[in-house]
Amino acid sequence: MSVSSSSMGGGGDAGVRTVVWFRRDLRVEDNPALAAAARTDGEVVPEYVWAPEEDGPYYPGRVSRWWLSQSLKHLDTSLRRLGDSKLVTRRSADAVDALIKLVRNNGATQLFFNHLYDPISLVRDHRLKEMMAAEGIIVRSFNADLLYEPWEVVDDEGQSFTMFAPFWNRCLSMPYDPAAPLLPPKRISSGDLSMCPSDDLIFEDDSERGSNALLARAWSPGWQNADKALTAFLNGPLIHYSVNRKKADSASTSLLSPYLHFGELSARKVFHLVRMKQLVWSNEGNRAAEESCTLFLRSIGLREYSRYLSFNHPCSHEKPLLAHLRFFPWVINECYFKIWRQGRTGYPLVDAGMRELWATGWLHDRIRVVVSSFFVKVLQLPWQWGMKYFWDTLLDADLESDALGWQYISGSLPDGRELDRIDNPQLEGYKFDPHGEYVRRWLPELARLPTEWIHHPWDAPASVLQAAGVELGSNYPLPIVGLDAANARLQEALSEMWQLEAASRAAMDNGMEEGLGDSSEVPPIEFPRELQMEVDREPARVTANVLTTARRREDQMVPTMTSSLHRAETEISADLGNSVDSRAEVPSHVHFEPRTEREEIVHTNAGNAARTNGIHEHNNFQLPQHRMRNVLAPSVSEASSGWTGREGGVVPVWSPPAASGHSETFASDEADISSRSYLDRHPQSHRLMNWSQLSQSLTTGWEVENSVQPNLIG
DNA sequence: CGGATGTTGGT
DNA sequence: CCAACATCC
Repeated sequence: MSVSSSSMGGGGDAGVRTVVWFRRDLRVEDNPALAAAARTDGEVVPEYVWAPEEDGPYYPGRVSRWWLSQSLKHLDTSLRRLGDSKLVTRRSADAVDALIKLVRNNGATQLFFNHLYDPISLVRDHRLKEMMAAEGIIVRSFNADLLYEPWEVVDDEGQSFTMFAPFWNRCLSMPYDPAAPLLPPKRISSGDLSMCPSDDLIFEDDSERGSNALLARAWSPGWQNADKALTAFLNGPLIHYSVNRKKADSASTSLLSPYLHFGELSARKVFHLVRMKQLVWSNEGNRAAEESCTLFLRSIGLREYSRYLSFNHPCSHEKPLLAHLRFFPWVINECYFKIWRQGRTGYPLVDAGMRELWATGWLHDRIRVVVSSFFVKVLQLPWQWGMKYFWDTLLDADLESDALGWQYISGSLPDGRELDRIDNPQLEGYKFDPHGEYVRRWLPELARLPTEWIHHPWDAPASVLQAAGVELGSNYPLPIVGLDAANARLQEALSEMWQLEAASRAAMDNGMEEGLGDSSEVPPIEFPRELQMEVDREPARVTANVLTTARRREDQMVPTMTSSLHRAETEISADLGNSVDSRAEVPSHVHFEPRTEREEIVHTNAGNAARTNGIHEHNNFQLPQHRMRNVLAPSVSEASSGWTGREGGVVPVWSPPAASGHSETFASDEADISSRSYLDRHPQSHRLMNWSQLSQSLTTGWEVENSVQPNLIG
C-alpha cells in the first residue's frame, strides 16, 4: 500500500522541504502522508487550511466546528512534542490558492496529503495536483481513510459493487490485507517556519461559545483521546455489542464516529484491533462476542461503503441513486420540517430523539433510523432536508455516511429499505426503549406517564393522562399525522411517482435524445429558506406539577444531558439557552456559488427547476407557500449538468439521468448498472474518477506509489 | 405436522 | 430484494 512508498521516493532527501496538508486526518499515528514526509529526513511543514466556503451549503455546523477546533489544537500540541514543529494554519476562501502561496513562500518542493472522497475534495484535489505540477512541485497522496481504495474493490468482472453486502464480503476476502497501521513518526523537524505565519482560525462566534463549553465536558477531541476511546470500547462494550446495540441509550455504542470523521482515529487501526479481539473470542468459543465483532466491523464497512459510493457516484449526497425516486412527490412543508426538528411530532420516540440531537449533537444509530424514517415516510419530506439538518447538528456529521444513511432510509438504494414500509414509532419505541426511560429523559412532560402508554399517549385514558400531568395538544402534541393517513398518502405518492417515471420514459422513447430527460420535469430538491426556529414564541405550557424544572422554552429544554452524551458521570445541568440561539438553522448557508473559474459548468434547464411538482395537497397535509430557489451549484445539483472537463475532461462529469424504467437502475445510468455505462459514456471523467487511469494519462513529475495502489497522481 | 402466508430485519 | 422466523390453517 502507500506505506511501501518509502522505498520509492522519499528516502535520503535531506534538505527537501515537504508540506503535509492535513484535512480530515488529524492524527500523527497511522498517517501515511506525515510518515512519508518524515521519512524524507528533510523539513516537514504541517499545514491546515480552513476554507469552509468551499463546502458551500455543507459549511460545518456548530458542534462539528467546535470539534474541529479542539482537534486542531490537539494536533498542534502533538506536532510540537514530536520536535521542532507545529501546525501552520491558514484562513482562506480557496485552499488550493493558500497552499500554492505557502509552497512558494517557504521553498517547499513537495506536497503530501491523504485522500478524501467527497465530491468537493475530489475536484479540488485534482485541481491542486494540476496546479502544483505546473509549479514543479512533487505531489504525493495516500490512503489513510479506508481499508481499500474504492478502485481496488471490484467484482469478478471488474465492475464496482452497487450493493453493500457483496461489497463488504469482497473487502473481507481481498487477497491482501488492509495496510497495517503506522506508528507515529519518531521526530518531525520543520526548520525555520518564520516564512509560514499562522492565521488565527475562528470556529465559533460569541453566541456559540456557551453551548460549546458544554460539549467540552462531554467529549475530548484529539487523536490520543480517540485512542483512549477505542481502547475503552474494545475492552468494554464491544463484547456485548451484539445484544446491546439495540438499546436507545448509547452506553453500548463505540462513540468513535466523531473521531473517525475527522480522521483522529484510523479506521484501519480500528479494523485491525477489532479483528484481534474477534480472533481471541473466536478461539474461546464465545459466539456472541465473535458476532459482536462482526456486527461492529460491519459498521466500519458501512463507513467504507459510504466513501465508495461517493467516489463512484459523486452526487449521492443530493440525488437518489435509484432513478425513479427522482419522481417522488415529496411534501414540501416547512412547518412539518420545523415541528420535526423541534421534537413536537406527537410520537414520543421521535420527539425524544430530536431533542437529544438538538441538545447534545448526538444520537444513537437506531434512533437516527427512527427519526429519519419518520421524516421520510410519515412526513414525506425530502430526505435532503433531513440530511442537511443532521449535517448541521450532529457532532459526527459526515457527508458520505449521512448520504448513505438517508438514501438507505428513503429507498433510493438498490439494497435499501422500501419506501412503502412505514415503521411504526410506537412499536419501535417498545423495541428500543421498552421501559420508556429514554423518552422520559428527553420528554419531561411525559415523565410520569406509565410505561404502558409512554410510546402512545394518544391512546391513554383521560384519567391516566390527567394523573401524569399530560394534556395532549397542550403540553404535549397530538400526533402530527396519523399513520393511516401517512400510509394512504404514501401509496398515492408512489403511484404518482411511477406514472411520472413512465411518462418520462415514454417521452424519452419518443425521440428525445438523452439530456433533456427528467431534469426538465423534476426540479432538484432545495433547502427551505431561512427558517426561523421561533421556539421562543411558542413555549409549551408546562403545568407546575410536571417533573420539569421550570425553564425558559420548556419544550425545547432537556433536563440533563446524561449517559447518551458522555461516558463521564458528570451530570450536566443543561441550561441550553445558548444553544437555542445558536442552534444550527438548517437552511442557512445554502448559497453555493458555482466557481466557474474552476470548472466549466454545463447547465441545462436550470430554469425549469421552478416547477413545483413537489407540492401536494392530500389528506391532512397543509402546505404553506413553497419558495423554489435554485440554491445549489449546478455542478452538483442538476441532473443534466455536468462537471465537464476543460482540457479533455479532467474534471468529473455527471451524466444525464437515464430514461430507464428499471427500478434497479441507478439514476444516472442506463440499463444495468450505473458506473459502468456512465463511465463508458464519459471516459474522460473515468480518468478522474478512477485514479489509476489518471496517473497514466498525466505524466510529469508524478511518481507511482506502488503497483498495488494506483496512485492519485501522486 | 407442513406448507402457505405474513412479518421483520437487514443497509 | 430476500432470508429467517412466526403464524395459521
